[in-house]
Amino acid sequence: MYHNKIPQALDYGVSVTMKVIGGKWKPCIIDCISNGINRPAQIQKAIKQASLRVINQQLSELLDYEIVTKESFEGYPLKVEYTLTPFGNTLLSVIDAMQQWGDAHADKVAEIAMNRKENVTLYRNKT
Amino acid sequence: MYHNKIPQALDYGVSVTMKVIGGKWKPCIIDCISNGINRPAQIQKAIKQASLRVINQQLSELLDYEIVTKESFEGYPLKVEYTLTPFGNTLLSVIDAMQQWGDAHADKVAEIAMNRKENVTLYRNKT
DNA sequence: TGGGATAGTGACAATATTATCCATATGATT
DNA sequence: AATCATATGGATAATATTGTCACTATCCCA
Repeated sequence: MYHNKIPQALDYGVSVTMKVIGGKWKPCIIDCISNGINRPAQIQKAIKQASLRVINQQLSELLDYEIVTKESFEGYPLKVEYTLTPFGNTLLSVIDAMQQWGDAHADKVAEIAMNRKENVTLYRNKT
Repeated sequence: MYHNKIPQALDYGVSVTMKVIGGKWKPCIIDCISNGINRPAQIQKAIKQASLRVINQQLSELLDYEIVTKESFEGYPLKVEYTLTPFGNTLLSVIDAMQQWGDAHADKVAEIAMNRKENVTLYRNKT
């Protein structure tokens, strides 16, 4: 596992939250699991842009931080289910606030990003 | 300016929000400005861990995304003030939600981070 | 026998972000 | 004349994060 060289300060609430959900796919994964998409392969189908490897990496961190629990079922075919813990559930309102703001302002942000000639793909083409 | 090679998808609300406030110091800077700490040098004093250079970089992005406005005053000594736009103000509730969650769970997150032997500095030492 | 589905991981490459160093400019202060 | 404060930005180094490839393992299906 990679170890930071520069210490991360957890002296500010936002930093603490970012420590937990700051990964590129973590909010998305939490979102999936809260909606009953709880097997790695299913999650990967829901987030096609992320590879299974990356999803596993992020899941294992969410597991460490006790945001999700993992249940492995015996036998084949292999079956594993991730579920939100009560602690993980407390994150939903935060993610929801972020989700709502982003949805509400996606057009504007996308337009600015385009003007900056950033390499973004839009959720839809403006007409 | 750096240009992404891999396109960033803005097809998910959280991604849009992260695009705007995802920088390491941006929420903190927005926090400062909303509390009347609105000159670069002042902000730097409030966030000693970040250099003035970095703060300026993040400010210029916040400016591009119309989260803040910038007012330059004539004459010397130089004086510049950044202020939240109405658009920027709409972010405060999001940042506040993140702040509250982080504050509420800082102890637990810090403990887990320590168990993982991550390189973190705690907001206080547990007794 | 040759895939394909399932889940998982080590090693490393690629990319992205942040930090550092140095430079400009101007006037006041020591 | 040197230093400091103010604000800003180029160039590059350092760091951190994410993605890719290859591999293990087991069973089912064609």
